[in-house]
Amino acid sequence: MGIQERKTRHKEDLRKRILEAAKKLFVTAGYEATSIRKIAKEIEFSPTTIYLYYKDKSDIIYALHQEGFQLLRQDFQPLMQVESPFERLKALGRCYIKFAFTHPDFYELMFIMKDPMQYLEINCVEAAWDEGERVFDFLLQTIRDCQEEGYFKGLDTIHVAMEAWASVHGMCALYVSGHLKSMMHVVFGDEDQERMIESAFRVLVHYLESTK
Amino acid sequence: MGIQERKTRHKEDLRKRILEAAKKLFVTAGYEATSIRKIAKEIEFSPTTIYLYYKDKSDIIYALHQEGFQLLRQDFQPLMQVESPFERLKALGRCYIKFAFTHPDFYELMFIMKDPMQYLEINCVEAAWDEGERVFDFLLQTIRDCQEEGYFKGLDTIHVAMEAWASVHGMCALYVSGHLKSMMHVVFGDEDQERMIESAFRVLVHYLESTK
DNA sequence: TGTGAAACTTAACAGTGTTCACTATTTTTG
DNA sequence: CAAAAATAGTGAACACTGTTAAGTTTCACA
Repeated sequence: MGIQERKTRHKEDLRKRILEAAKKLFVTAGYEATSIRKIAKEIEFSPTTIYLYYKDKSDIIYALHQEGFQLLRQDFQPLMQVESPFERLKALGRCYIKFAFTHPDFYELMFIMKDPMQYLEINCVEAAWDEGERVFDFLLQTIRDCQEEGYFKGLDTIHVAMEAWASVHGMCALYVSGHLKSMMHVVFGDEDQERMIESAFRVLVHYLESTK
Repeated sequence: MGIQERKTRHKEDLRKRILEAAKKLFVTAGYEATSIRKIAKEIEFSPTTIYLYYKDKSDIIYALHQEGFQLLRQDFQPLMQVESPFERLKALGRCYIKFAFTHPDFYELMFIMKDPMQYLEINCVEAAWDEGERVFDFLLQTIRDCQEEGYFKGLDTIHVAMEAWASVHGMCALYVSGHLKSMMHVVFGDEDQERMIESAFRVLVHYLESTK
């Protein structure tokens, strides 16, 4: 069935083009600007057509959410080769922070916005958030490796991982939301935000180091 | 006439009643449900009337943001009396987390949403975010007191404070956004979220303690 | 009582997500 | 080959949203 095949390919193509348009709007103009109608205009189709390829807006948002995790995994790829577990752990943290600074919109979509998590809860009760799982598993394994070298003695792996993630996520979230900026305007001179987070991260690393 | 009665009852403090209505909708039905039109319906006035008392929606949102900080300061009040600085620091963290769990909507408004920060940037370039400043100052002073007792040796006060805030905020943010829930569904059995955060917090406290 | 200001509302604009009913076009089938 | 059926796409509408310009009502004071 060559014709069938071509048709389904065309259909897959349009689905992809919708996501591409959504992504373009998202990265250039932010979440607010990414409306069904604007996506439709971008691909020169009627807004209703989009509903033939995606269930609703949250469906598209979740697809973007997954694109973000693909980006993050690409950034993480090289870190797999770092031999020393503790160096790998530090690099992981730095890489995570850098991602948040480089793609703040994606970071917000992936780790801050409620919508994608709600989408998961509603649409697939079982196979929940494997994107998050994969990233967290990498963190878990790295911490386990650190423990084999004597770090985090007497501490539970999962709780250490949770604390580490929360620390770094906290910094990134405060940056992305603008709270760090408002804060620094007041408390600190004009040392820029990235340097502030670097310093906070160094404090964290100091804590982690001294568990050995 | 019910309308006449309504008009003579509260005429001057309509501004306050608008905020009360907004707060009621906000705490009972969340941010999404807090629209100008619904607030208007709540106080039995036309939507346009609200614009005579508040510049725009972000003006109301920011007023709610401030209400939230009033609540948080009330919770913090008793902690001022804790003598031991390190005990005070721990209590501060626990109290902060408890606030996020008790008032997740307010927490989101205060520490996660961009809108109130944008409002500050636009409307008062100078006197930025004194609410945040006051809370952070309390944290800073507590850490300084800890340092006088030998904690956090060789670490910068502000960077330690930043790291501590980020850690605890990270936990709260992951809870409020639902990411913690989705995560735990996968990684961990069904230890509930609050216990997970408690454990992560204990890890943090362990780090802090071992700086002495 | 007349007037001007203040308080408030109506109607509208421009935007949002979403659905229903409809029209072409293409494919399948009797 | 023509009729029926499935497919792809659309226009108009619904029910919302924040916001504003213009108009009306109310009321104190000269």
